[in-house]
Amino acid sequence: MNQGSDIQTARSGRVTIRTVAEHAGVSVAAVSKVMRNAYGVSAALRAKVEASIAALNYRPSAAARGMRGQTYTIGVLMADIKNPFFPQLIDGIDDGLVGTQYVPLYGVGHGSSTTETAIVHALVDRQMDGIIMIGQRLTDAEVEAVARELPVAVIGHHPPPEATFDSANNDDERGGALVVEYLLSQGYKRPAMITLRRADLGQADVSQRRELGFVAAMRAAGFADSAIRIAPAADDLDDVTATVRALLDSPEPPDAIFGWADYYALEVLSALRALGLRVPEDIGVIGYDNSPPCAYTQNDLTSIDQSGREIGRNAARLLLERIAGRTTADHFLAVPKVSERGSTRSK
Amino acid sequence: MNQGSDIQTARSGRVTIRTVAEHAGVSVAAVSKVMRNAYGVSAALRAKVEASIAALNYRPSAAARGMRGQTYTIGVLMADIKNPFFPQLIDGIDDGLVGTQYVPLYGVGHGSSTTETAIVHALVDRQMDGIIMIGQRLTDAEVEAVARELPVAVIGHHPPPEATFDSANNDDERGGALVVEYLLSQGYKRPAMITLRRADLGQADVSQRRELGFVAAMRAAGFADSAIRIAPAADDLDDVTATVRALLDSPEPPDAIFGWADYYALEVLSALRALGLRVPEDIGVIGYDNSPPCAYTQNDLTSIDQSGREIGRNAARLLLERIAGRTTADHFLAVPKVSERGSTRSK
DNA sequence: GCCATTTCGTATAACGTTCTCTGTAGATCG
DNA sequence: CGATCTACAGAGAACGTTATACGAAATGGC
Repeated sequence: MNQGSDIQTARSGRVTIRTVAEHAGVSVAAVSKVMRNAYGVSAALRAKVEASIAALNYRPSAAARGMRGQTYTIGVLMADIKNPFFPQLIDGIDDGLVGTQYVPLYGVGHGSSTTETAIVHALVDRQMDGIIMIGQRLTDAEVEAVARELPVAVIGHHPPPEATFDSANNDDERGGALVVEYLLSQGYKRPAMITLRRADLGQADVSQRRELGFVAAMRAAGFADSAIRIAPAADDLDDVTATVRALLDSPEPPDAIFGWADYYALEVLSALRALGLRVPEDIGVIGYDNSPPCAYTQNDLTSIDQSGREIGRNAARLLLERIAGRTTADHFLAVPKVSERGSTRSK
Repeated sequence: MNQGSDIQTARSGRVTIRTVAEHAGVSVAAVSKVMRNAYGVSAALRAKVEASIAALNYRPSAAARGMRGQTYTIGVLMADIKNPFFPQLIDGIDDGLVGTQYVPLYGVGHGSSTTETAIVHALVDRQMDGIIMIGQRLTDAEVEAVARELPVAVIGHHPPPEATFDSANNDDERGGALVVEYLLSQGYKRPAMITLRRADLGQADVSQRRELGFVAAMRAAGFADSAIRIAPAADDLDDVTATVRALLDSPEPPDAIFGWADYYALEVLSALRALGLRVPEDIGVIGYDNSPPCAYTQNDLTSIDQSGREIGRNAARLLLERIAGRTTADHFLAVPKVSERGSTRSK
C-alpha cells in the first residue's frame, strides 16, 4: 500500500498547495508560510516557492482557507440597491480595500428584515472575515449578536454609545440643520421636509437624525413647533407625489421642500413639475447625498454632500483595524456641506 | 489515550454538525444526509435530527461544505453598479433563486478588465456553484475558460454560436430597429443615435447590436448610409453633452436622438435642456431599458422596455439547470417593446 | 423458516488549507 | 570545543463538511 498522500498531483484539474510544494520540492507547510508571509522562511526558499506559484498559476482555495484561517473576504450587506447614493459608498469600500488581499462581496436585501437576516447568516456561514452593513433594518441587538462572532461596521446608522461595533457616517443631525440654515440664508421663509415613512425605516436612523437637525435649526431660527412641517412618505413615486400635493394644499404651503435623500427629492421635483410649478421660482427643492443625477440640467438639484466615498473608505479601514486586533468601538463622522445648484434660488 | 475524536462539543462557540449529531444521538453522517435530503434516512431519524437542528439553531458552514460538495452560492459579477437598469436584473436573479438554498453574492468591477478578472478569480476560489456575469468586459475565450470549471451564464452579451456557456438577453437588434420604426411612425424625419464609445465596450455587445438594428431599419426605411448618424460618446456627462452639441451643429441636425441606454438618454436630455431646447417639441428623445427615472416628470422619457427582471430570472434558471446537470448551451431572449412617454411627441 | 433484497445507519477517508510542534543545522559564546 | 541559541524547514493534526463503502436489520418471496 502507498502511504496516505502518494506523489500524484491533484486529481481534479485544480492546482493546490500540494502541487506547488511538489513542483518546488518543498513541504506543504513551507508554501503556506510563503502565502501568508509568515515568519521562518529564507529568501532562497521564498524565491523557489514564488517561482513555482507563478509557473503553476496557483491560487489558494478560499473555502479551504476559511476552515482554519481567514477567507480574505469582506461581506457587505446592502439594504437595497436602488438608492443612487450607494455606488459612492461601494467605490469607497473598494478604495479602502485596494492593495490588501481582501475582496468585498455584496449581498442585497430587498427591504424585508428576514431577507437581511438570511443574508447576514449567509455571510457569516461563508466565513467572512468581517461584515459591513449599509442601511440595515436589523436591530442593534441583532447586530451585536453578529459582532460577537466577527468584526462589524455599519453605515447609515448611528449606534448607541454602548455598542461594541464600529460605524461610518456623516453628521446627519448637522446636515439637517445645514439645510435649514442654507434655505433661510437664501431667503426662503417656510421650509418643509419630506422624510422616510417610519414603517420603512428599520434601524437605519439617518432620516430621523436629519429630522432632529431640521427641527432644532428651525426652532433656533424662531419657528414655532406648529410651523415646523415634516411629512413622511413611503418609498414610492406615487406616495411622494401625494404627500407633496397635501403639503401644497395646506393653509400655509411651504416655499421650499427638503427631501431627506436625493431619490426622494428627485420625486419631489417630479411632483412639482407635474403640478406645473417652477423650480426655483415658485418653490425651492433641496436633497441629500449629492448623487450624480443632481448634476443633470433637468434636475439641477441642490444637495447636501455627505462624502459617501470617504464614508465607505473609512468603513473599510475600521473593519481592517478590527481584523488586525482592535477591540474597542470606533466611529467615523464626515462633515456635511451644501452643494449648491439651480433648484434653490440664490439671493 | 482517547480515540481521535473524543466526545466533547465543539471548542469554539459555533455549533457544528458534530454538536447536532451528539444532541440527537446519531452519527454525523446521518445529520449530513438530512441536510442534503440524501437517500437512506427514515422518517423517525429525520424528525429527531430536524428537532436537534432547530433546538441548536444549526447552520452548516458553507466553507466546509465547499471543500467537498457545494457551497450553495451563486457568484454574480456586475461590470459596474451605476447603471440604473441593473437593479431590475438583480431583482430577477433573486426571483429565480427564491425557494432554493442558493444565495447570490455580488462582486462589482469598475470598468477595468483586470478588476473583473480578479473578481471572477475570487468567485471561483470561493467555490461558487455557478457564476452570472453582467456586462462583463472579459473576452469570450476568458469566459470559456471559466465555464470549463463551473456553470456560467452571461447577461448583456450575445455569445457566438459555438460558445459553451448560457446567456440571457433581450433582442437588442430588434430593439434598435424598433426605435427607428417607432420614431418614424411618430413623424420624426431624421433620427440619430448616441452609442457607447468602442473603448468602453469590452465584450458587452448590446450597444453594437442596437446599432445594427438601428442601421438596418433606417436602410429599410429608405435612408442612405450617409444619412444614418451614429455618434459614440464616453460614459460621462460632459462627453455626452459635447456629442449632442456636435450633432446639433451638423448640416442636417437630427430631430430625434436615441440614447443606447437610459442613463445616456438622461444625459442627452440634460444637454438639450442646457441648450434651451424643448422636448419633444424641438427634438425627441428615446432611451433603452425603461428604468425607474424614466417615469419622473422632469425626464418623462420614452424608452424600450427589455424586461430586465425576466432576464435576471432566466439567467438564474439557466444556471440552476446547469448545476442540475445540463451540459449544452441554452439562451434566453426577451422581446423588446416601446414604453411611450412625453419625450417623443405622438401624432 | 431460509435466502435474497431492500432499507437504513454509521465509520471513515477525503477536501485544501493553517498552525503548532518538533527537529536540525549553523552560529555564537564561555 | 562543548553547550546554548537562533533561524529555518517539515510533520501532522486539526477545521466542518460530503460521500463512499460497509454492516445490520427489516422485509419479502417461496
